[in-house]
Amino acid sequence: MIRDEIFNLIEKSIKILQKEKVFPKFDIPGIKIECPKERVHGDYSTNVAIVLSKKIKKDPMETAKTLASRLQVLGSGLFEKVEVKKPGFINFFLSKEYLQSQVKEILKRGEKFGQLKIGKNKKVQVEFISANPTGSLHIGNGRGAFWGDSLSNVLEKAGYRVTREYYIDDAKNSLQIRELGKTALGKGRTYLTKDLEIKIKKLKPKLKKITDFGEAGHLLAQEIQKDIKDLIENKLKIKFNVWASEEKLYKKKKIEKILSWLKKKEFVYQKEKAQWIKTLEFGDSKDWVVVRTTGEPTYFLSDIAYHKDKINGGFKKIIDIWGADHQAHVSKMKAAMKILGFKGDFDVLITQMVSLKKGKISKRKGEIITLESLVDEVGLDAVRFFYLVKSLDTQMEFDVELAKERSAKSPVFYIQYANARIHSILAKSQIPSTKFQTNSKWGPQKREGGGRVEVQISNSKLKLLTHPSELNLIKQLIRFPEIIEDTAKDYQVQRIPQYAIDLATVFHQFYRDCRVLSEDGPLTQARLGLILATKQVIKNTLNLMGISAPEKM
RNA sequence: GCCCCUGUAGCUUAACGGAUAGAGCAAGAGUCUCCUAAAUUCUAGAUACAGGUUCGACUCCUGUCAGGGGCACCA
Repeated sequence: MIRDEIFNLIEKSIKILQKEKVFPKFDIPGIKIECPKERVHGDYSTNVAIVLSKKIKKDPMETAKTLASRLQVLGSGLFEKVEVKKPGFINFFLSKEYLQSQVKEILKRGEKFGQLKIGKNKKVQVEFISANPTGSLHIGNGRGAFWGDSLSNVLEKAGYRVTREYYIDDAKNSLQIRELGKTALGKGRTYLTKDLEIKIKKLKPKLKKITDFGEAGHLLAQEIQKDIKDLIENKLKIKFNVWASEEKLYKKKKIEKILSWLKKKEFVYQKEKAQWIKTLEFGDSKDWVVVRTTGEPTYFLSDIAYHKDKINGGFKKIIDIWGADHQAHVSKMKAAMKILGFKGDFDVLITQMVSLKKGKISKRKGEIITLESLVDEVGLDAVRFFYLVKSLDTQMEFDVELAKERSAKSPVFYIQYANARIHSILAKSQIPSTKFQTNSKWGPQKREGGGRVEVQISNSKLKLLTHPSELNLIKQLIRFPEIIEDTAKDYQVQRIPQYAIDLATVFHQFYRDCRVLSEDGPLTQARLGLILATKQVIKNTLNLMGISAPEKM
């Protein structure tokens, strides 16, 4: 990554300047390197000089100039120029040579382009959706679903070992399952929908022999869960590694075990005939009941047992994605994780609510809108994109009409169209497209029979890529690994679709300005190399989001 | 009453404390003898309000106003 290279150069320069006693001794502060919004400010810029000048009590501009002249020398070949601007920014302009060489790098790495090692192969668990097995997934669940899936993809790309996990609240003695059981046995109407009525009818023979609400509810919940699993795997195309069950935690006595451990360590006490956990001492606003007066454990206790299981799984990072209605649960669980002595990262992401902007999607009045009907209506690619493009922290209004649009109006098609254009050029170039897809090796390739033209991209040909639109495209391509790094660190997945749009934009501009197939043989080859690299990065980006890259549109 | 999230252009929204707040839709004006015009170029338009911290604030802090969610021996 160029950003890392610049970082190293800055560090090196500072050390040299300290040795020469131009700078006094100090620890190098956190350096920030970013892509400026304004192109006139360079391809990358840093504020080190401003930060440094405080430490060494010098004019930031002067510090910047001293540093910049050193960087210019050290980074020769990498930069076309290094500039100092106003308050003390140092701006870097990448050299053509460096950019041209990156096309080769991207093609070399192929699908692996963007694969980082910052995760150091550490185990991460991402738990998401975990909807109650009492009905279908609704549009709110979609947020956690696609966000969790894409975040997992990003973390994998960053070099973590990711486990995707779904937790099923199917415990027989939980109140919701008993409520469901009442409904199953015709003694209540909670959760009742037309869909559920059909399921209950199907289960009639089995239900006849059951009198216990918990048993009946569990049976029905299993049926519901089958549908949910089918939907997730086949329609939403999300593959979970683990489907955890609350009921199993009870069966394996894990709830009992954790309770006795908590008691032994005196984290649990008796008050008003119930048992409370001392979450107040660990950062929450109050203590909570873990065993009711009736002697039954609460959901919180089983959740603690569940998280104990996660810790035992050896995860260094545990991420839970919950809906807005679980917001109060965050501080409870964080306190519980401290009680359990978890030393890794525990992050809880809360998804704000989802509503529909407009559209005729609700076919039956009064029923909640299911995620399935939304996918049917809009298509998976568009659904995934629209869920991902918004920050989790804001409430989301799903624009059904825009998402359904198969035209320039929809950003999804805008991105896919860029890919289709590339394929169209490749098709016209008479080179079999499969060759480009499978062959990621660098260098002149053997000629196939039939006298077909082949791409033989060499450094000398890449030097022909000098048009501003070409260089601009390359600059955008090489940002991909940075996007992965940033997103793996701050979980702001909306950066990915945003990047995809930017990438498509610069490609469309390139397409306008530079004709790929021309009489100029070497230039044609160089540009074919560039669009191959672009195709690869678009593909890699879409893969992160789980969106397809059709060849024709 | 307390806690969490959010107030950015007519609409949907973006912006690790950075430079002239970036897109898309909608509105107006251009661009196809040329690899898909499903594209592209230009025009107009925004940080709820009041303070504070900082060389520098949409971003951090305080207060006000507005919207959503949560404050169970439900999950």
